[in-house]
Amino acid sequence: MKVLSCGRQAPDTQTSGAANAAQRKKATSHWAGKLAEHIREQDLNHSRSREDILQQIVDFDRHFTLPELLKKVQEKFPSIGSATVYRSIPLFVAAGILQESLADQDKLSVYELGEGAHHDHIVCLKCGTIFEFHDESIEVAQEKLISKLGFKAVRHHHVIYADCLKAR
Amino acid sequence: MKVLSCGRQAPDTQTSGAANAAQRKKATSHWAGKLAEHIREQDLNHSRSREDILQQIVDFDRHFTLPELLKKVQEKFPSIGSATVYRSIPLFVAAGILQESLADQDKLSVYELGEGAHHDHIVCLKCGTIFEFHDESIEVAQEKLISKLGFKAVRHHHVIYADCLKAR
DNA sequence: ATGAATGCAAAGGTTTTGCACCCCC
DNA sequence: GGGGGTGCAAAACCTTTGCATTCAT
Repeated sequence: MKVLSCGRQAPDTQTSGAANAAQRKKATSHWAGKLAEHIREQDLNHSRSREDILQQIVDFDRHFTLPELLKKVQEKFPSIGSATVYRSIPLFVAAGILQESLADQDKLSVYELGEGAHHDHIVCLKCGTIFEFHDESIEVAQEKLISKLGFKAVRHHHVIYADCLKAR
Repeated sequence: MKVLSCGRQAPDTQTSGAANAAQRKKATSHWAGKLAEHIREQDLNHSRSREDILQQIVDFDRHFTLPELLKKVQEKFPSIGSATVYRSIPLFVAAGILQESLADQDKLSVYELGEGAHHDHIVCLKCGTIFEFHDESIEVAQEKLISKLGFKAVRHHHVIYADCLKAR
């Protein structure tokens, strides 16, 4: 187990602490390289906007939402339209530069009737059925981890996307 | 471990299979009671709309999104406005009738730069910091569970909301 | 030149808000 | 009568789409 990183301080904390400017420049060129590679492989066209957007992404400490990115991009490059930003995301994901993180697939909250009894979910990718489960060994492993790291767990969401047997 | 339930068939499957009508009526009165209790405790006012909305919620097989609920409510009770439906949700949550399920707290997707290496997240409820972790024993327990249930896991999201030590 | 990429504006969908009216206590 | 609750409409957001134009190769 290891903690890989942490982020999302006050939005402006990391705006440009010249300290790690070099490091960020290096990161930028690494991801820019990945982008170029993907563009070459897929016979797409190089574009300046996508480089600019990528640069702003690197500027985040890993995690960001699309509205956050849109705002940041348009502050730096007012000429870039929102459509371009949104259209660049699936490209970056395909290029292995970005991964979706944290949230549900579709961005809509799903609610359920319930007493507060804890359980987690398995969502079948074939038929959309939602199964619920409660697994003590996972709960225990999680509690052990969290207390080792000095946290006090309050609640969690654990969703496993899977293919089920009766898959069509 | 046990599977508690499964749902979300084709949207109309469960419209009213007279079979379990009695059971549903019982469920309705149970939740209506919880609502009445909460309203009494909080010195709020009783209202018909909220009962009607709750009835439609009971009619779902546990899981639903807000747009799904809105649609269902307005089909049955065209006079109920969307504002009322949306405003009823936090009330039902406070009353212990509903719990948010599956999705992230705020409904916005969060993206991150990354190579695709798998990790999960701990979100500090005090300071908003996002920590990443990868815990093999949780992964193993999860894989064991999922294959026992006859699924093939494709990916998962596991987010733990917790209070961290440097909490203010 | 050809197809990809873009900006703009408009549309779509979800959720929130302002406000006058209504209802419960 | 007073404050909570409601419906309606408008606004606020976030995201997608259509289209004419620009850009890369």
